[in-house]
Amino acid sequence: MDIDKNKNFSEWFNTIISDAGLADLRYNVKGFVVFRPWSVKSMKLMYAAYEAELEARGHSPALFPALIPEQNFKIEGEHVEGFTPQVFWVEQAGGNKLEERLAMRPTSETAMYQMYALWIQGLADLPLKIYQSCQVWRYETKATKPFFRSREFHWIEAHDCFATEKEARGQVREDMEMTEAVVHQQFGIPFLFFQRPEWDKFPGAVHTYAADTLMPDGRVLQLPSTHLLGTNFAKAFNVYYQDEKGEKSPVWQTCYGPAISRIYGALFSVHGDNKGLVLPFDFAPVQVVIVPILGKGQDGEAVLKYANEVLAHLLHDGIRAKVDSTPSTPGFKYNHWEMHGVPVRIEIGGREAEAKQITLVMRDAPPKTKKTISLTESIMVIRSEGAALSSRLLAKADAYFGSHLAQAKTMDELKAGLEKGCIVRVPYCSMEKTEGKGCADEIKAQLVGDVRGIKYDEKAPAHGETCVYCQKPAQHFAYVARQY
RNA sequence: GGGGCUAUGUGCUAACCUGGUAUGCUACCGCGUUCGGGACGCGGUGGUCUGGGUUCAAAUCCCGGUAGCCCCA
Repeated sequence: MDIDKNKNFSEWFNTIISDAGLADLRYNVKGFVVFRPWSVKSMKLMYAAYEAELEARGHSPALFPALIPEQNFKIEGEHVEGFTPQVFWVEQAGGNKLEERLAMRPTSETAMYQMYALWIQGLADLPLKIYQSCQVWRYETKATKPFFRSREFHWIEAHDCFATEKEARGQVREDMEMTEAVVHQQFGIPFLFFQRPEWDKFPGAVHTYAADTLMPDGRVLQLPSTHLLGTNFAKAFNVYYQDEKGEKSPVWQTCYGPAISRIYGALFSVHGDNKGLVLPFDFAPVQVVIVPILGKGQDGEAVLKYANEVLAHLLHDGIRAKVDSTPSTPGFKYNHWEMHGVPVRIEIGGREAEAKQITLVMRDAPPKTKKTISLTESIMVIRSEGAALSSRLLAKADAYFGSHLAQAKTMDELKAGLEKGCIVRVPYCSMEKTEGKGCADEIKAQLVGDVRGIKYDEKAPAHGETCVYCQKPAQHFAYVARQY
């Protein structure tokens, strides 16, 4: 494809979606896209990784209905206010107009918590940690973009209940740890976790914490967020337990929402290069593609036979491999599979067949870096080279992310940082709506920058630091970036 | 939320201004030759987003709808 990702991200993004077969954007409903096999296979692997992490940390799967009666949806005041403008409604079934409208879930609090009220009676029922992998619908009014912001997206939502605030806060920390373990360590996507300002919380939450990553065009993209819901929903949905003293108490709740379809968009945007996708070894639909070299001077039959022998060897060890024996020329196949981000290519011609060897090329290797090894050592080498490729992707992504963090004390410095595509750390007056939102509005208006929040565990600025905008004493270091 | 641009076969595109048989590449199908970095020859299938209007005649001009892209807030 040969489009410079960092200079022309939008064009790169659209081209790779179509050329690598990730999605088809021609479905005729605005903001809805068709996810094609190549992206779905990776997303299923990502779902599996995330679900394994959730279950290892005590979550159990469930599946709740996609439709929510309007009366349930309206039970928690702030939540309704926040989400109502984004809801798709079902008003008719067959030829009958429904007596009560049904919301297509934009998120599932109001579907799940009425059931939680039935399930939770006492301490023995706590903690309750449930997740579901599903799709949700939001009538987005901002410009939609496939994977990043569509009106239907695929995610996991975990909804947890605890007896105490302390446990709930502990869950928020655990959600951040899971994000680090999966999104950063496994998917290789760097991010910073921010506590969102009071004016930018999840509707109905006490606190919202969200991971922001950085796209090649210098805009941040919100990845998983976790919310301390306090007892707001519990009181509204009547989710109470009987405590040690025999008294009824509302449960403390958290919810956590990694959007797999969006994280996948971040994954290929962060790791891709000018030749196409570059996928981490564990999340590639095909980890190894075997390209047989046939033709004159080659014993075609022997080459194909050997290629299939190698394939069987790899499959037997659980490596996702395939032989590309279509009639195209090898050069065409090299480009095709590079575009698709397959981590390892094996070339097999007459020479390899005869010597029982394989020639390996890694997706991220410089041109003409090939390595010929024996079949017997192939599994070991492929596994270690695959892991090394994933590590290189992580290191490269970290380096890029790290080099796009900046600091500023003045509006001019902030402007310069934003224009370089950085996430900029500034001293800031307040995260409270009444005191701090005015400055955020001005920064947005003047510099097209968004105050994303404060870093979860960062110390307050030293005495004497003043807000980048209003010059009042700074209570926090805030992070400002252009956003999707 | 505001503004701009666009829609022709799978994709890209010519014809649009100035209305009159829709061009080329790619992909796809068939046959043959090819194959260690995007092969080639010959033959073939397939198209003007949608609804209305103007006109003898609409891909082309006008109005609405739908969808996409870009810019600004």
